[in-house]
Order: sequence, then C-alpha cells, then structure tokens
Amino acid sequence: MTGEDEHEKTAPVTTPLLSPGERPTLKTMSRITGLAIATVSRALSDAPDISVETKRRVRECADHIGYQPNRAGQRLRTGKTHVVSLLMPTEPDIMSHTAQLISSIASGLHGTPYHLVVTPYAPNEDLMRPLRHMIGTRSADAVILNQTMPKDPRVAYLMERGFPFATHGRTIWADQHAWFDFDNRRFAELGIAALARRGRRHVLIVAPPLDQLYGQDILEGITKACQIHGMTPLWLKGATSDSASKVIETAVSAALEETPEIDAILCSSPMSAITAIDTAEQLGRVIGRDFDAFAKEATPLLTRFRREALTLHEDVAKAGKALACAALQAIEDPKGPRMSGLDIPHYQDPLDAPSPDL
Amino acid sequence: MTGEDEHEKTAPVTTPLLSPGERPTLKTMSRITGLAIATVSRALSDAPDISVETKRRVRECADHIGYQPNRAGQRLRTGKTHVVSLLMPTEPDIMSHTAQLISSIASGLHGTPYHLVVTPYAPNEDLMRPLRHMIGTRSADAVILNQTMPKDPRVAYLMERGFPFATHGRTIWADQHAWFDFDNRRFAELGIAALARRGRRHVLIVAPPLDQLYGQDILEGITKACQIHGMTPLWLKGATSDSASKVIETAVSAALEETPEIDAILCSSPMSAITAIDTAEQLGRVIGRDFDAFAKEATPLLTRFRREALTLHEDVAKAGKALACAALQAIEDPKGPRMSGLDIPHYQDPLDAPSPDL
DNA sequence: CACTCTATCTAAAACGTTTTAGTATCGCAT
DNA sequence: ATGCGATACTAAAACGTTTTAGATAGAGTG
Repeated sequence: MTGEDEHEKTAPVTTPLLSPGERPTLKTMSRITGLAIATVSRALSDAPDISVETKRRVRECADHIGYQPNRAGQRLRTGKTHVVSLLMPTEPDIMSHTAQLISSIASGLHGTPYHLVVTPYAPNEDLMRPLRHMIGTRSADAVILNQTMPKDPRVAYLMERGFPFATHGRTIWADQHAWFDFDNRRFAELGIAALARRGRRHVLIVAPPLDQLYGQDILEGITKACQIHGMTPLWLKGATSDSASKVIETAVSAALEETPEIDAILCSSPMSAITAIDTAEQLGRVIGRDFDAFAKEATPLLTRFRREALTLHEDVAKAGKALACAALQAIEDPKGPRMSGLDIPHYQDPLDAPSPDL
Repeated sequence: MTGEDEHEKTAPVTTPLLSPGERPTLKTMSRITGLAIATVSRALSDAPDISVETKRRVRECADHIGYQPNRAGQRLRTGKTHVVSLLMPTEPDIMSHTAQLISSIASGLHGTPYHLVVTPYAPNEDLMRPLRHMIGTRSADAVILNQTMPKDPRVAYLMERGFPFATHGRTIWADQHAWFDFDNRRFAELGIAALARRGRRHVLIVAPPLDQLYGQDILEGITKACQIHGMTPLWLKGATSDSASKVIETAVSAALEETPEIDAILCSSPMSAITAIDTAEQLGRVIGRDFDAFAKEATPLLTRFRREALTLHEDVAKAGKALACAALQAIEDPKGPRMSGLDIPHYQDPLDAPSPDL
C-alpha cells in the first residue's frame, strides 16, 4: 500500500508470485504462503481446525492472485460433476430462435466428446461476468456468443486472451474471428424486390435496432434496393422491430395517418410484422389488397398466423451447426483459419410458385 | 462360448470381473487383461506401438464390461474440458416453452457450482440412449426430464439406478420421485367456468395427446366442470392440440359443420387455439360474438395475436426454478424427501378486470 | 558373440483437488 | 517427569486419465 514499485530494496526480492502464463492453483498458494497444500485447501473450505489468522491469510492470497478452483480436479476427487443435464427433444415445433439455436448447436456437437453448457445472463447484468467466470474456472474450451454488437467487448476480451470462440453475428473485427451470420443486406434486397413486383411503391420500414451490425446491413440493403426498384422507403419513427408491441402499434398508426400512400411494410422480425399488419388492418387496410408485408422469421410464426404475408426463412438450425463446427475448429487450432459464413437467403416468391390447391 | 456356468472346474475360478457397484476404469481392464494401465489406454486410443492382437483384446474387454472413460480424469490430465459454452441472454421476449425452461433452470442453478448441459435428442431416436450415455460417462450428477409419459421408461431406469433426477410432468410413480407440474385439471375447470360465464353451452375441446399424464388430467377436469356448469363438451376427432395445423383445421371445420351449435372452443395449446379460431372465423363465425375461445399458453402468443381469446398463463420460469431446486436436492440426498409441486393456475377473467383503456 | 534395431509393452509421473491419518506443540492434570 | 487432550498444521494417498521415458525381448547384422 505504502510504496509502489519505485525502489526495490524495500521488498525482499520476492520471487514473482505468478509466472506469466501460470494458472493459480492450490500449489501456487502453498508456495506463496508457505503453508501445506492441504492447509490451503482446508482454509478455503472453512474447516474447523484451521486458525482464523491462517484462513484470513489464505483467503487474501486467493483473492490477490485470483484463484479459482479447477473443476476437473474437484470432479475427479469428489466424483461430483457439478453438472445438471436437461434432456430435450429437438422437436420441429414452433421453437423460438433461441431454443432452436441451442438445440442445433448441441446437435452439431453430437458425436464429438463435447457437449453444450448453457449460461444465461440477465439483460441488465454485466456482460463480461459470465465470460470471466467461465474462463476463470476453465469450465469450457470454447464459447459461442450471440447478439454480438459491432464493438462487442466480449469479443475484444476473447481475442485478447486467445480463447477459442465463435459469434452469431459479425463484429467490426469479423476478419479476425469465426462467425456465422445471416445475409441481411440480401434479405432487404429480396424484400424490396418482392414488394416492388407487386406494384408497391411506398414501403414502411420497421427497422431493427442499429446497435447490432445486422441492422446497418438491412439499412444499406434497403436503401440500395429502393433506388434500383424506384421505391420510396419510409423509416418508422419511435420504434424498432424489437420494441414492445404497443409502441410499434402507435408508431405504425402514426406513420399510416401521416403518409397514407404507404402500400407496403417491411419488417425485420415476425413479431413486429404481426403487430404492424394488425395495426394497418385496424385502420381499415386489407393485406394483399391495399398493402403487402414482407418479413423474415426464424420459426414459422408469421407464416402460420398471417399467411398473406411474404416471409423469408432464416435458417437458425444451419447457424447452430455452423457455430458448433466453428467452435470445434477454434479449439483445435486457435491460430488457424477462422471459419465463418454468411447465410445467403433464398426467397421463393409465391407469385412464381405453382398455384396452391386452395 | 462353449460352456455356461454349469460346472465350475472348467473355468479357472476367475475372480468376478466387476464387483457389483464398481465403475469400470482403465485399472479394471488392466486387472482383467493382465496388461498395464498404459497399454490399455494406448490400445483404446489406437496408438501405433500396440499390437493389433492386444488392441483387439482390449477393445473386446472394454465392450464387454461397458467401459466409458471418466471425463474428469481426461479433463484433469489433458486440460480439455470438452465443453462448449453458449452464452445466452435471458430475455423476456417471446421465448418458446423450451427456451424459457432452459433459461430458468440455468438461472436456478446460478450461485451453485452446478451448470446446465443441454442434451437434445431427435424425436424418433431411442429415448434411452442419451440417458445411458450420460450416466455411463458420469457426465452429470442429476438429470431433468421433460415431456414425461405416465410410464416413462427413462424414469423407471433412473429410479432403478438410484440416479438423481426430476421431471417436468408427472408419471404414475409421482410419489416416488421429484417432479413439477402444472395443474391441468384446474386449467380445465377454469376454462369451462370462464366460457360458461359468457353464456356458452357447447364447447369444442381440442384435447392434448393422451400419452402424457396432463392430457388425462385435462380430460377429467373438463368432464367434471362441464357437469357442474351444465355444458356439453364435444371432443375434437382426428386431431390433438399438437397436430399439424392443417389437420386441426380440417378437424375443426368438420366439427363445426357437423355441430353448428358449438359456441366455445377450449384448447390446451396456444398454437392449436390460433388455428381453431382462424378456422371458425373462416366459416363466418366471429370470436367474442358467436363464440369464445380459451387456451393456456406459456409465452404470450395467443395474447398477442388474438387478444379476444381468453388465456391462462402457464409459468414456465417457475417450473424451471423448481426443477433446478429439485435436482439439487436430489443430488444432495438421493434417498431424502422428494420435492415436487403442482403449479395451481390463477385466472383473472377480463370480465372482472378493470376496463382497459381501449 | 556382441551389437543394434525394432516392436511391444510397462513404470511412473503428472494434472489439481479433497480427505485421511498423523505429527508437533503446548498447556494442564496426574 | 508422565500422560492426556486440545489445537493447528502437514504428508501422503486417492480419484482416472494420458504421456514420457524407459524396459524387455527377439531378430537381424557384423
């Protein structure tokens, strides 16, 4: 506390407590404190036959060097895995994006000795905490992140530590790490094109939040496609595609009244599309007649609830497989080439489809 | 092959290969084959300096006693955890039942040394395989099952082995193991009561599949409640609540034409409810005027898409927490009291609610 | 025969932890 | 002095695996 590292004579040339790459273990602390490994262990587990002073010292040392017990050692010794397993059928039912992603990543790991641990964190929580804990306890060989932001601090942290990982969604460092993403620029182009084909000219855009890279891609794709197809984009104000449905409703309602010539809606999420369509219909507009709507969806939500809507399927299962594969590859060769890919969407326009039997 | 255990003199009084509770390890096989542990290990990993004959013998022995490597040992030695971690935000968005369950179980484990591994399996796959593998490799201390059937063979297996577990949904052995379930009998009663209050008399029941216990509860609940409220239940034929929407559509359509006096629909899933409502409306009936619909849902699907429908919320997050807790308790004391609980639903009828501002 | 080579196997160490059995020290009653 | 019982610590074993550095033996070579 009193002196920094200014003059060396005060400190009795302590051997460096922790050599650079060394992971702190009980042995490390035993060396530092001069106590036996057993004593250190028992001190940390608050055993009754360790003096309070020793416990204090050990705990201080542990805090200082950032000791976290090695799970494998504990497991081997105690026979406890500290794992609870949830068996889950991979049903092709209406699983949300997340569930489907989990399921397909785990499936992608099938046949390898790896399995998938799910670590949820509250949205308002420190993003880094679960990551630090995972790396600290060495409880995984790789990590998969989703909902990555352009300058995601987690990605920066992982790259800096050289820890294997893959992201669902790109970052600004996309050329330096493994990722998988959906080609949202293409999605935007396909959407605008499909709406233009139906003779629509004024499209209301329910845009995604712009803090993730895909939002910007959609923005650019739409802008470009609108120029090509001679359409006028109208960006929804005051709401994004993941706003609460009430908020979207209000915003769409206002937009439609302000700009009555709107004859198309393009949404980046099925939920917002449903809300937008409902709102338009409540204002007396009929889908398919007065306007058309285009949106992407990971699970057949819109397809089922609003058959009139034009939908583009986002293949989450494919993303899961790819991410599993990328994670394995990153483990195998952390310095090696990074697997990544854009999933180019394919849109089959109902106009071109063989007429359904309805 | 030639002789069974008829006369003992043929076999040179082999010590029992595997004592009763013993888990086969490399040491076991070393003892059996007379080879060194190292040799056994290297034979299994197909090392180049082991003779083919030895490899054959070792592999045979391994198959015979059902050897599966201990993950903790491997992890400790190699430093590889064989875990890939997926970081997942616990967003309160429209997560499906499954995703929400996963998320809440994992949250329930927060603060304990346990974490959640998700093991998906294909619906057509052998139900027991993932379970056997998990127990075989000792890769978990407890398991949580969902979608349990009344006589679920997995439950029988786990009880027989004395392996800690908890189920989402009851079985016929519910008094002997930890479980958490939703009170579907009560759901049925509440639904019938709510429909009766609206003056409905002929209710079409889109029943759940009856291979799970909850289906039978709903059945009984409805039967009893209909008697009390003087309602006539009409069981949908040819489809259950998890049939494909086309199937439900056809069945509901047929039912409505055959029995025009139907003025209510009760569904055990939101998806089937949406389909049923749509079908009824396509036949010219208006919800709220000509009929009412009641369904339960885990995520606000129906609530968002069909606000006129009456919905009962099934609290999956609560189930997740309870299951996590039950699993931990089962680990702690496998012989101890089993935690279990019925989640009694509470229904707030919109008729009683303070009038909304719409 | 001695020497080297190769093929096959083994002993032992190591990973990090927890726990068992024990040692040393001291005060205190015999 | 001797024995006894705490108290506070430690040495060593064990968990199951993989890997390193030999060991053994037989074959081929000079």
